[in-house]
Amino acid sequence: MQKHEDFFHNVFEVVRLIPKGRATSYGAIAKYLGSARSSRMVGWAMNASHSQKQYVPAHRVVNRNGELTGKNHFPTPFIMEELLEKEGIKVLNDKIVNFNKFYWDPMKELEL
DNA sequence: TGGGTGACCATAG
DNA sequence: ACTATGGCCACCC
Repeated sequence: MQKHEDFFHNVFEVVRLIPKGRATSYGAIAKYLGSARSSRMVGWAMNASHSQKQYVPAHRVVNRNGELTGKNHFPTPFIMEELLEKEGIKVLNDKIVNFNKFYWDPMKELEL
């Protein structure tokens, strides 16, 4: 009960650090947090992000291929794409164009 | 106790 | 580009 809440909190914290106009992957966050827990849990955390008081830019988290696999978990399926486009990230066929150009790796950017 | 399910990932073919 | 596996671990029967 309490254990996973800590994990969730850490995930939310990292996601909040993602700059506007950038994006990262579930696996990158899991790895940054120690990889003791799988990237599936990051997705699980995103599932709970809607009930957070603080704003969590979940739309900046995609899978390793830059695909918007979480779009169906937003209020409407097109919100995620809209938010990304609004930040200057182009999306085509539910996939970020030039993902590596926008990729934000917490391991490197947060330099730990 | 155990099986099924994920907003995943790496690897192999 | 695709499928198939195995690993991952919290959650829900």
